[in-house]
Amino acid sequence: MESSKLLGYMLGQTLRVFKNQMVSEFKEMEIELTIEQFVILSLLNSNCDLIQRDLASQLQKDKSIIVRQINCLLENQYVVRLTNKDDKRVKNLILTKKGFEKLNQMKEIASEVSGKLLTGISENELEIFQNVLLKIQENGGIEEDTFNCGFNQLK
Amino acid sequence: MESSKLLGYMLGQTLRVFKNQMVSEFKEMEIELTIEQFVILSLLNSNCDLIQRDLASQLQKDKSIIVRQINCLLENQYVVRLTNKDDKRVKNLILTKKGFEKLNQMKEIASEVSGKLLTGISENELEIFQNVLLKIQENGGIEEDTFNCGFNQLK
DNA sequence: CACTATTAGTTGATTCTTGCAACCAATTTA
DNA sequence: TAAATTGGTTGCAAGAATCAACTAATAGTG
Repeated sequence: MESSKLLGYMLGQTLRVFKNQMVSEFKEMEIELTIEQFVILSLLNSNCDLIQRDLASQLQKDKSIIVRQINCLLENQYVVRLTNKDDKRVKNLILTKKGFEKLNQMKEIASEVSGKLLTGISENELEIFQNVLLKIQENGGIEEDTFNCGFNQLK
Repeated sequence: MESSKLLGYMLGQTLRVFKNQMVSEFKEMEIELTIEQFVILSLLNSNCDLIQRDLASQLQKDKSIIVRQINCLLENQYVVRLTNKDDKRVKNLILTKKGFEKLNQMKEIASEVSGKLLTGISENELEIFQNVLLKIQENGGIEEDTFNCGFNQLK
């Protein structure tokens, strides 16, 4: 029970560790994308039906932020934005070859960092860890569907 | 193994859930402090020897950010900043009565939110979950001492 | 069909946060 | 005593986030 008071702090510290490692790896490999942009590319790659609205709701950010992030990815030719034929309001987002390659490079780094940070943790512990994270998100009211969507995409 | 790729994303999403809940609770209770400021007050309360340098290293932020956070807490009289007698470079940070009361109020909220988010998770699972978080931080190079310090303080 | 509401996306203004470098004053080290 | 280090502070610029207003397209309603 006492540990419950620490939840946010523990999560925050741990995420910070992960992010810091990723940022320094990105810097070393001269990758000029941010972690958030990496996440966006990951999501787009695993589900090309995702539109900006979906990204906003999954990442729980304002839609204007997503627009600007995509603009940035666009300028650097990692992604293409096309108006949907059936509904001219929506824009489809497609990774370019360059974007795909960069994504794979970043995934590689993420995998290494995760591997490093998870050394000494058993499969079983990892499984429980992951389930607790999922459970917290469920309890927090993130709809199963939306979340599982993101979850599967990143595998 | 496949799950390792998700680590950062999972942590990020989960932390977001927690933060959102806290922010909306804070808003509801008309608490005008941020989560970060709450954490700083917690740390200061449990170890009054902590100075700005320590806060910066524990929270892994630039010292300038800490100065400004403290300035803000100062303006609202949650904290007092005093020059240390033995070493005039050092500033000691002491919670005011107002700060202490506000801290308790926020701790109450944090406890409720954590409790809500952790429902349906067994003691055993929680223990493993916590250990994995600690392990990740260790693997990430956060020194045991520094970290345990923060950990214990928040109990 | 026409009117209204809703939706996806975009833009602008504004604020908040962050990171970096320069800097001061006090203290250590050599 | 001179040089280096340390804790703290400030200024500035870049990035991220918020909010409101707005367009264009579509959906819903009578």
